[in-house]
Amino acid sequence: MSDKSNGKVSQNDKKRLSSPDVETPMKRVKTEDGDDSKPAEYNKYLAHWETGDGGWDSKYKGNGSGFSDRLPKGSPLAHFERRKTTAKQAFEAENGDNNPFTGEPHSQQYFNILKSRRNLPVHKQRQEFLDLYQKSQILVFVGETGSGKTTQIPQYVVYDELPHLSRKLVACTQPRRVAAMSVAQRVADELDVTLGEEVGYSIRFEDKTSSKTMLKYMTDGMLLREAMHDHDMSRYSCIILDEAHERTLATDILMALLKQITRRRPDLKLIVMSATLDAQKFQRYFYDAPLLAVPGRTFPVEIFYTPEPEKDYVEGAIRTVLQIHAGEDEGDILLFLTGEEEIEDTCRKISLEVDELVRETDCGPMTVYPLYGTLPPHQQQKIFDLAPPPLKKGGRPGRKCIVSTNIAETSLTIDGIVYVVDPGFSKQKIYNPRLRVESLLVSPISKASAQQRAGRAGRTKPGKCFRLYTEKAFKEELIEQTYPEILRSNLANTVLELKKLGVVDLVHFDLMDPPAPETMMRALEELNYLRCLDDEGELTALGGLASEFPLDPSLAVMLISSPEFYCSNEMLSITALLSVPQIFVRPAQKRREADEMKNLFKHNDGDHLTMLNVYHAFKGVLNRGEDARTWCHKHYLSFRHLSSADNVRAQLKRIMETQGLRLVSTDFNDKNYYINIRRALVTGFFMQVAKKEKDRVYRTLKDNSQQVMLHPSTVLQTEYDWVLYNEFVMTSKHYIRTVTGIKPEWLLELAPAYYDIDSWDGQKDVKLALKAVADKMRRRAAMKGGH
DNA sequence: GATAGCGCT
Repeated sequence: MSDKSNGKVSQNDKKRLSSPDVETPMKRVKTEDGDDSKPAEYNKYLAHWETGDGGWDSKYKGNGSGFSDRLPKGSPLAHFERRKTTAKQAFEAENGDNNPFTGEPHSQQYFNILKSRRNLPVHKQRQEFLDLYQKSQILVFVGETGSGKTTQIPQYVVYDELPHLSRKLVACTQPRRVAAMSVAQRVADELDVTLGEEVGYSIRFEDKTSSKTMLKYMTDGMLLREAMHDHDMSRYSCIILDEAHERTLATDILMALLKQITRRRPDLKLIVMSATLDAQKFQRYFYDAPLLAVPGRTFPVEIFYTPEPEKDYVEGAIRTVLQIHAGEDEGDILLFLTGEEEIEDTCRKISLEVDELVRETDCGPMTVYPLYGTLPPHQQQKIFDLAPPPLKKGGRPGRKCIVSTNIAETSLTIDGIVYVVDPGFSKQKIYNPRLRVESLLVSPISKASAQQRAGRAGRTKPGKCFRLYTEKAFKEELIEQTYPEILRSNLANTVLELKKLGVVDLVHFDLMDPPAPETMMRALEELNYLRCLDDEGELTALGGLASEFPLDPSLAVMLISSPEFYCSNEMLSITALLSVPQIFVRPAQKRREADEMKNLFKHNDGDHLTMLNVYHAFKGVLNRGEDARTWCHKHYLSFRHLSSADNVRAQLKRIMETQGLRLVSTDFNDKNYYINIRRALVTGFFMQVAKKEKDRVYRTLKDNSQQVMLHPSTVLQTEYDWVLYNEFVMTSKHYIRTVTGIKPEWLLELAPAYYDIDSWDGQKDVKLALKAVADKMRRRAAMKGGH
């Protein structure tokens, strides 16, 4: 709020970054590159400034405000010139008996790993990398799978950035938490340091860094969060955006932000790492930055197309898997499908067919595993089990077949896959700004995606990929790249973030792929109704507060308003429950039992309150020290998702406290206990309201009013004329899911701007109904006033 | 009367 960006690192930041117990020379000196705006700590001639005090520690100590500027005695790095080092210097420093950063003797494991690191393709180009890195502020780096870029490049940077001199960190972003964690661990091992000390990671719910940390792996979303309070990213001397080709929302915003920041901060370096051949697009975007390409280490994959288009891709996929199993050499199979149900179904069918094949021919055995994101982790782990052995000695070898969603395209790597079956579809998010609805649609994949899938067959030896579409279709019908997420999303949250990031002119904010103006308009409009932006489009106090929460604006506004309704404790729980996957479990075979159990928690006013009942019961079980896992299982509830809601709730609660928002409840015996909660729901969801037309059929109000059905999962009976919903689901029909009954008076009272009757542009009968409600309210007020 | 791809704060 006060940290308006002025294009310079503030004096406060500099103080914070320098060591408090050492007087740092802050006088400005002319440096070689002619930039005289930097303090003396950048001057290479002062690099050894503190080496004469005789106070060397064998291990440098953190000082609580940025890592120490001290190097261990005899460290070869003492003679390095920042951003002027060579691969040879680094090579020799790495060969030393002692760790140049900690002074500790190197372990045997270190030297073993060092040997394998030097076999990575990227190692040969270390000097070439340094040459480009040193002469350019921005660098685009293309490395295919197996090049070692994610682990090696950040280390090369550290050896050249010399964080003890810059007193700034090197950051490397990842789209996924697991990647940030596992790569950080690997690199800590490679550098022979303890994870969380010199090398750390930072993800939601876990900050494993310390004052010693010089290299930090983090999720892209985490860096974006940090930037909200440090618009210049002044803690970092170099930022590496990894997996940029995935084009996540956060990466796209970070790219645009960093494109601006690098102009304000000439000392900040940026490396954009990508795996595709689409690198020219990144180069062009970043002012024709130099490009370095490193070959990967994969095996060739032979591609086969079907001669004719497939009528039914699932059936074609099953047939292909069986043909591979019957006729091809040893090696595991990976089949890409689109969703949980399709995958479970297909797994069953393949298993049955294989049983028959084994009975009738000399085929080996085959185990089939499903794989998708909502599968519990221990079941996901099963895909790494070895293929089954031959049925009898000397028989044909067994194999495993994994039937997976897109999760196996990027997030999970399975070694040993030799055959990939690619029907060419995946579920993709689509945003319809006219209806303000995000939905999932089975759509053809892109060429880049098809290549990525094929590549999964060549990780351990040459493989084969069977594409269930024609070569002509591949060439002429598939788009080059999947549309980036920013073009397929509701941008309300993104626009709020950008405002908080200090982006004033959204129209000219230089995104790599600017979204449709209509989508932008919708987001601004939504934020204005939520009072996060004022009529001039400026961030309001409420908007600033809302951006502090890792939530959609409607949920954040609801939570912030809840103390006024004396129910912030309850709204914390409801918000958390709405932020995690479905807590109700409904196995295909036991639907009736599951529904019966759900009824135990049923609240007549709707699903939000029913979920709250579940959460309270869950907490009761935890507090009594009972076995919550068993309790959940018995009640057809997801222990994992309820625990995760509990975790989210704790985080939201901390933010409430630091923002000075009161945590209050209405007395449970007060008749307003549930009314207060339902009224608080309206403050965030007044735009997601439907009015009853006939039994179980409702109609949404504004925004291309749609006829909708209550989702069959709702506990709500039909007594409510007005309902509020959390989600609009477009499948075979239009459904509203997670629904709670409300009173129309609350709409007029709590969202007067949106429910302004005179300017009403929605359904006429809704307008009349609202008018009648308004008249009734006026009469009531007049009567009250009359007494 | 039921159709949640993946991921992030």
